[in-house]
Amino acid sequence: MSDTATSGARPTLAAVAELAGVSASTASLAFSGSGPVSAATRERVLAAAEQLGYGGPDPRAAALRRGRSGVVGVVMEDRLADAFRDPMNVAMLDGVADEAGAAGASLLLLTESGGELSHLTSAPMDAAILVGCSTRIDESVDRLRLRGLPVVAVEAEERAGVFTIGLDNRRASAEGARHLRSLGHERVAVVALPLQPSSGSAPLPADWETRTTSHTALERLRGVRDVYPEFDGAVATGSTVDAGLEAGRLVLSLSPRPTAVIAQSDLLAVGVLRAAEEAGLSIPDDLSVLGFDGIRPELVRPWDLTTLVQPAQEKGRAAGAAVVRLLAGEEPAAASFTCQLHVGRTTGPVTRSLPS
Amino acid sequence: MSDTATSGARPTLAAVAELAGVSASTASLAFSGSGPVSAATRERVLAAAEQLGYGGPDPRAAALRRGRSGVVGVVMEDRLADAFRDPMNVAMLDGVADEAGAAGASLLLLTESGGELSHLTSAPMDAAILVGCSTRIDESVDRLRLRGLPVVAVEAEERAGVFTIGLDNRRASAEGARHLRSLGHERVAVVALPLQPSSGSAPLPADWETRTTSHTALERLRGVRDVYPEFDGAVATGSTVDAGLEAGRLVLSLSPRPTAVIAQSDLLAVGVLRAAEEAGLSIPDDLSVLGFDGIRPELVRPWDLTTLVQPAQEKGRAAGAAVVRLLAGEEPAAASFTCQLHVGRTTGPVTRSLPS
DNA sequence: CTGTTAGCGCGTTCAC
DNA sequence: GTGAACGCGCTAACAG
Repeated sequence: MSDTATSGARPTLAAVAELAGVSASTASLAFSGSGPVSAATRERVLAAAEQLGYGGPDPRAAALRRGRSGVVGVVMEDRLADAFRDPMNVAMLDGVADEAGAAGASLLLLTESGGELSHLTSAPMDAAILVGCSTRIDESVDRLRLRGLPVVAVEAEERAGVFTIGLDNRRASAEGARHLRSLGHERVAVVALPLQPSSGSAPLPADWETRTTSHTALERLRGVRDVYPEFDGAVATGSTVDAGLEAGRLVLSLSPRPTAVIAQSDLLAVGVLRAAEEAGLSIPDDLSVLGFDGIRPELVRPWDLTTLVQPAQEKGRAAGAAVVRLLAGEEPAAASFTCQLHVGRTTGPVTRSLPS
Repeated sequence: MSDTATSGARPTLAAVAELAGVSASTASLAFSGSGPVSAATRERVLAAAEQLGYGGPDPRAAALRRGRSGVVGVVMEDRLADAFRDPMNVAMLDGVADEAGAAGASLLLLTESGGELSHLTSAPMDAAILVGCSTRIDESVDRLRLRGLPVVAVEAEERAGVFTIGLDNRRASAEGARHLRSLGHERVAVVALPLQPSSGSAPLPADWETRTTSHTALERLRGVRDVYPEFDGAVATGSTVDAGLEAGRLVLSLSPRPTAVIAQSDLLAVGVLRAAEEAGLSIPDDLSVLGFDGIRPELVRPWDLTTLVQPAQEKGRAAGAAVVRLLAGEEPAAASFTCQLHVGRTTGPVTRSLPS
């Protein structure tokens, strides 16, 4: 089947132009439509192209010549499967695709898994968006900036040379924590997102602040600490229900058992709710559970999860728009988003009838 | 912040070579590592590069010269958000990324939404994978083939010039239908995936066979007809729980009410289960529900859905591997996958105690 | 409206 | 192990 594809000599613009009896530049204009070409000439060029089986200008050559490839790289830290499993990432990507797509760009999916930065250097793209950033993005950023590419980072520490899309992770987490405190909770535990690229399921280490490279996880932890100077917790292996279940078991086996669990994502929260169910705890009487993200309710059914709703798609749109602006040589407007506390039915006042 | 990125003249390989006191070709070899260069020379070149702030060879130029950009296009029909919402697509993409990524390729996300084929012609890529194909892919395929790009299609009709990854949709659907018939069901209704790119929620038209452009939907419908020559149904607006709920309400309001519903995806099946719940029906006594796909159980909780489990990730791997082979000029091994019936607890024998 | 003239930045022959 | 030359396929100026 690959005959046509493999067959050596594809026709070139020059060949088409010759057959049509026009110059190469005229033929080029006939295809790009970006210049004044008479209808008759265009016809002739197109006819010649069809006759020769010419499929239009080679994008690679056009990219070189124009200095633009129309491609925006989206760099994720995880494997793609992990990234896609989180509805937040998907919503964000969708926002990016919306904005960038409208501007005629396509998205190139890249991962920096395992320190493999080679793709960042060799992939043809005009700009890059870093998502799910760690605080150790410096190396990636350096590579990209060295190539002269505009870089947009979502939820990252402010950094020179990078346009950052912010989210008030710390403030929002603190707000959630205050909600729990106002309900009388004293012993809260956190189920955290991975602190580092590939950390295993484990109790939250005391020195989390210095050991966390995930900006998002770190800020959310700080937010909790702003309200509860002391808290226990566990670290999950990813933002999945299973990871939440595992970590949930961990925190529920602490003694004294916490009366509330702050999960750093809704997926994790669902896992915690499952763990609670396993342990025969009733929600919210025996245990309050707080999530983060605000994923679609159908996924957290049958619960009505108390959570911090973040505008994920808007974040993506902002990132996409920022890239478009940067590519146009303009300075994008600063963009920072805020989360909103949704009080559902998984948090309630602390009760006294606790078994040990 | 965009100073560095925007600042006009980026250093070129030639400049680096000059500073290092070597020829451009030597400098090129020093970077690509694909030729004999003495360690000392390489050092000098790298030092010069660092001094000049040179970020390595420009991928666009390299792509033109080599005739390869290292990019594989993944073409989806929907908006990205819709595509990502279905775990099957995600699993498949993951498989593709695995194989293609291992071969050093990155994935370029493309959509052919709204007949916008322009991206297919202008995106720099070495090959394309078509997923979620309609029977109307001919136009897209033609464009791609004209460019000389190898094309792999997942679950599409066999077509010259396209390497197809198959799935036994028809046989599997028939197997599921037979399962229902063996349980005594006579009146079954289908909740179908969209028959065409943007069809609304509606009763299944009698002439579905001629009006369906989605290859997958069509084959699955045929499989059902192989067992139940007559059946009713509804068409959903997408592969989502909400769409399933809506379509589910439709089929449950048919009279006489079907005793079993065959959903064309698990997400749709979950929607149908919700609709059944709404209607106060108990599963599987009042209604049997059959899904398709075999998404992770946690998503169909608390039910144990009877469904046809398909090897989505394997499909993706096969597609990725096929692309890699085609790019290497080899003929890929034919790849066709089969689904397996998982009998859960959402299907059961038909009972006589049916209210109208 | 159309043709001419130059490259875009690099990888690859070849010789030496 | 290294250098010289050439051209990948196209497009942006300008001139006519």
